[in-house]
Amino acid sequence: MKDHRHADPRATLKAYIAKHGLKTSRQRELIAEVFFSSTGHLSVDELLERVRAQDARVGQATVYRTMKLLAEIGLAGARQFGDGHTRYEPLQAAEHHDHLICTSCGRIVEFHNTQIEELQARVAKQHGFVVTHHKMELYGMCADCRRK
Amino acid sequence: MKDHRHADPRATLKAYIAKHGLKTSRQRELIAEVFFSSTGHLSVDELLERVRAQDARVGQATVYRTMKLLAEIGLAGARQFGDGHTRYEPLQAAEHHDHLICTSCGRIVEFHNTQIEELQARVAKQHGFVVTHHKMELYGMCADCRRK
DNA sequence: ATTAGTGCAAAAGGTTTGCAGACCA
DNA sequence: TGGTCTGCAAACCTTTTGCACTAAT
Repeated sequence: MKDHRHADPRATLKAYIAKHGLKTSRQRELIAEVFFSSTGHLSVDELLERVRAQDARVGQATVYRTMKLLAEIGLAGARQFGDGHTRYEPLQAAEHHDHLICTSCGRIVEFHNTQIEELQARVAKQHGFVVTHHKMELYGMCADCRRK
Repeated sequence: MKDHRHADPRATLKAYIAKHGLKTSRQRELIAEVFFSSTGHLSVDELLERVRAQDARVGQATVYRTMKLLAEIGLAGARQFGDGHTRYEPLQAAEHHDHLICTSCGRIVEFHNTQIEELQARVAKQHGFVVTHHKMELYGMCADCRRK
């Protein structure tokens, strides 16, 4: 069963393309489809790999351009965890979440905490800010790595 | 009056250098001094500029190498706010803090909130993690920009 | 003396861009 | 048909690295 709390990003993309006089293309649709149906935090290379599994002729630049487009539209969020690769994750399709990152094995766990977000809004307000979005990353060691 | 809640990072650096058979150098001391006496979030180029104001012969690579060393020691923290430049900020000299970033004018405000950190630790524990450090950035609009 | 550090310039690695041709509306 | 999109390769930019030389211990 699909989650319909939010609009289908595919439809949002189509609407944006129509509204801005852009055009759809085989590659763009494939990249978007692979991206939207993925979980997690894909680098461009990882995404390209999955895309090429279905169509080997897709170029790297097209993936970069498509992800930039999706990020502009707000359908993809860029993240930099410090390994030198920009990673993208679907935004609209899922609840907002933050990240727990194991500095030993690199595992990434997502979480979401409403209390923290309330506090964030409060802190921001104290400084005169209205927050539109945030990024929070907790770095540490996961249970598995600690066991060793 | 100086703040002595934490050890002087200059002393920490000296100790590390001695312990690891490294050597001090005019450039390294200058870069560290400029960095430790700065506030905020300096890119390597900004740092280089300030360093060269005092000694024009310092090379860019030396700044990169020195900041990498300081980051290893734990005296500098790397931050990426998405403009393509890694920024460093002094760690030990100040209380830990997070960032409020105005997406309109780029202003960066620091803050610190103990309640949030307690919640972070709790959330991490639920996932089996022990947190060593974290990064939290709140993006939004500051009061000045909202007024316009 | 020995060994680490420096400056320069080249290399590396990720991302962007110019261009000619392909493709969608 | 006209304008957008694509793939390729070159260009770009930040950061890293090799090397010969300088300097600290």
